[in-house]
Amino acid sequence: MPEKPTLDGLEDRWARVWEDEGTYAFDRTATREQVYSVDTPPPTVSGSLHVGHVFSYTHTDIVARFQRMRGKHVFYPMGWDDNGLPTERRVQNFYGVRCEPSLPYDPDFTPPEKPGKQQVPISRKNFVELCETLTAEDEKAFEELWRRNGLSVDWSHGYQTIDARARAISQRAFLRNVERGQAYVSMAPTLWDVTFRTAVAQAELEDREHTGAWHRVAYHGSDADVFIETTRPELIPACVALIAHPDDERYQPLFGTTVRSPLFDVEVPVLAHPAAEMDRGAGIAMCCTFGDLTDVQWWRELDLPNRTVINRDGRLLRETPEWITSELGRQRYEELAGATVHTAKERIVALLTESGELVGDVRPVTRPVKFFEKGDKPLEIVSSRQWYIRNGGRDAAVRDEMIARGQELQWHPGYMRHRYEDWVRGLNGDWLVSRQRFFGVPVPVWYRLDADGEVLPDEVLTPADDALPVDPSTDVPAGFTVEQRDVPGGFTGDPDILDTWATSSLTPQIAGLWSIDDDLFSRVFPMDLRPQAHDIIRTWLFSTVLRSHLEHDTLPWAHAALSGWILDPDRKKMSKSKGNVVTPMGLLEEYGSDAVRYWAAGGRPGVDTAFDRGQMKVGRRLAMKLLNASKFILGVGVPAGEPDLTAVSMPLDRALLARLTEVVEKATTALDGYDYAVALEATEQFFWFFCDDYLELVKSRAYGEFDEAGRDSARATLAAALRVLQRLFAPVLPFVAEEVWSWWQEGSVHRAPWPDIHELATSAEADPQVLEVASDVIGSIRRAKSEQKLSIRTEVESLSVQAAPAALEALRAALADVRAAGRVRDVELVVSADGELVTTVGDPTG
RNA sequence: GGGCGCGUAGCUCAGCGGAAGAGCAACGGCCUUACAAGCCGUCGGUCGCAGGUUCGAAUCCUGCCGCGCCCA
Repeated sequence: MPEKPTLDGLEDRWARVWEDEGTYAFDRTATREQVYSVDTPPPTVSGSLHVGHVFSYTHTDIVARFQRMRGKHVFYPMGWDDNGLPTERRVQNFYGVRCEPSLPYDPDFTPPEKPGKQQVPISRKNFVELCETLTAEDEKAFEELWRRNGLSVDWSHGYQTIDARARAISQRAFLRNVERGQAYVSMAPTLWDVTFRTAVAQAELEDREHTGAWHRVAYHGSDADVFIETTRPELIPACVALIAHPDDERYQPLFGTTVRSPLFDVEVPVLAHPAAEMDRGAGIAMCCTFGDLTDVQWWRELDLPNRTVINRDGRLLRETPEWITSELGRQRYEELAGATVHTAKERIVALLTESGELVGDVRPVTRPVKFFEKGDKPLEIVSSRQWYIRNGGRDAAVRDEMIARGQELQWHPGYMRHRYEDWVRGLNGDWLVSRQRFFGVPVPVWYRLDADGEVLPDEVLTPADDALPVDPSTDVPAGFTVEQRDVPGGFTGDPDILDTWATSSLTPQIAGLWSIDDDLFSRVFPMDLRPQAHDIIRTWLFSTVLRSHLEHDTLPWAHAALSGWILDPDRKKMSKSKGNVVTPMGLLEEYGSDAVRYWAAGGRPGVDTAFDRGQMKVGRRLAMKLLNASKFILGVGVPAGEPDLTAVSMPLDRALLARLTEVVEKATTALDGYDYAVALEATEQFFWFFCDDYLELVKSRAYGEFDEAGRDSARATLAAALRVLQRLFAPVLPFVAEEVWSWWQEGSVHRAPWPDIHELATSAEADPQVLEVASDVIGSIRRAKSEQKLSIRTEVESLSVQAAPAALEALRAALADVRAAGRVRDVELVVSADGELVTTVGDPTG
């Protein structure tokens, strides 16, 4: 035990010991019943860790440490999410390269020293290698931070969402979905981001207010003009029908007739459909392929032709469409060909004005428009071939199964289930899993080519299971040769990759090495806990439940613990752009890891929490107090080994242990229910009381100033209480708890058994009142001294206590301790009629 | 527009049917043989507003107001 205990350096010292001794190593011989397994969220490595990460990962670690102390074999791996757009963009900028999947792999490629102005095109395999190089460096820094933060992770069970095993598992699960008909390929209108040039899934959408303008435009009927209002006049060449509500009397006479479009003079039908809103615009809408999702619905349900004019690059088709037949119409289209949506709109408005078919003023309007969450241009809808996984969006039976899974799952806090159910109920299509990007897990299929070299989308070639992972852009399907790639009669690789969530949704399988090490998998799956943030319930949580449901017909885990966010002092979600970035490492260094963990532990499950340095200071104080209190108690001289509770003979000591037993019970129940905050609060509150009142009361007796029995009773109580307290604090304050435990106990506190409510049982029944009254009276004495501005050491001439007989009886049992602690000479105990405890302190100076 | 959560002391938050709580801050003290990075004490609240249920409401119900998140 050091002379002057300090918190400095504890992190490095103990992190090293834990690593050397394998304190958190998972015992893979343990059976599933003995295991507690955690589906750790793999942090995205292409950024930097944020205070919010420290916050939520600490919550998980507290639970993991608690379960370990309860005797579970904790499977607590760490993964890295290095698969997806953020990494791709970072690599492009960092090395000045871009992925060109048609290029062959160059094994000798080295990236330019400095990124040049022109990005160097490289093969997908080379690109992926660069991603791996760059993310490996980030991962090292992340691991160092997590170790310093005290996460009790078994680092030998790490994974990357882009590593070969993860790719194999992701492709295998996908191919098995394909085999069972749970995944399918389909040519369909797809939400498309023109900036990223990729399809976007429902889960990646967000509505944003977007400014547009109503344009009143004339279509020409046989008798009269029909006026529609549109915010997207540039889609007039893509118009396939005008549509009004069946009950709309204004348009009923027109149903079944045709009109001719302005500028292009294309004939389109006027149709009825209930999705048309009578009170919106003119009440009659033009249906284009495709302006929005309602257009898609009309196109499907009314069996309309596809006249798409917008390309995947967000520009209008360069060739004039065949359905525009009039000479003037074709001339006008040529003025728009190849223009961006924005430019096309300007030109078409000019043309409409010129032709007189634009009526009245253009009226500005702000309305919600769909965006890719990472994009900054409104999404277009294009037709393309994509892969989907059935998720209940088009199948009521699957949807009901998914809702049932949500009800089976135990949510912490419980109300988070609503988010899940809302999402499942609101699904309106299957899960689009193919993405037109480069860095990710390739869609593991090829297609046959016909004699003209056209893709035969129904002739899907899949790899053998033992060939996984594959990259169809470089690997060749069985029965074909390299020379047959992209030639008529040969094959072509699917150029796409899988949605990042299609891999992340398999983290339990990846961490547990499903299909690679099935022995391990059977010991950890289904897992116990998925900890995660509440904003990705619709993506990560839902998709993981879905994949597990489809592959294993089970929930992936029994519990989901949702953590809140960290808010800055303005009650806004903390973000880098706000200029209040705090680096986690800086915090850990400034306050100490235990102190930061203490702050994190104060954030209730699911509750957004303010970033609060004050709480970190309090945490540091608590850690310091634990050092000092431990040093003091051990310095007084406590018996070695297991505390001998038969020596606990004094009523005050028994009452103390009884109260601590209640704390153990409360903390245990709370942690069993994932409420680390309540557990910490109960422990902490007791601990301060223990230090400030109990320690002060028994100090003299423990020193041996009275008799031997009293001394031994105090020492045994102190030892027993300290041993319990150090363990109660261990999950939240792992470093300081390990330090003080090491002063007098064998082994790691983190491998010690969690305190049991029976271990503090004494031979005789405890009277809690003894502790309460003694504490009250010593408080009164201190108050009297403080009010008279006297030293706490000042002797008190006389003390008079009025109370009910039972309270006086209780006080009598601890009177020697009270007198010693308060330095009281004479005491008078008076039975009071009303039972109220009144303490009168005689003039201490007298 | 729908769903969920939250409005309690200057601040951060507990409490969720039986006398309004903690920590921080503020203020006043105390060198006390573990800790002055400590300790003791004091001050501080119409529990968002309005109704209702109840012997009793911060707590349950209804309606408003405000904030946040999720989804349209």
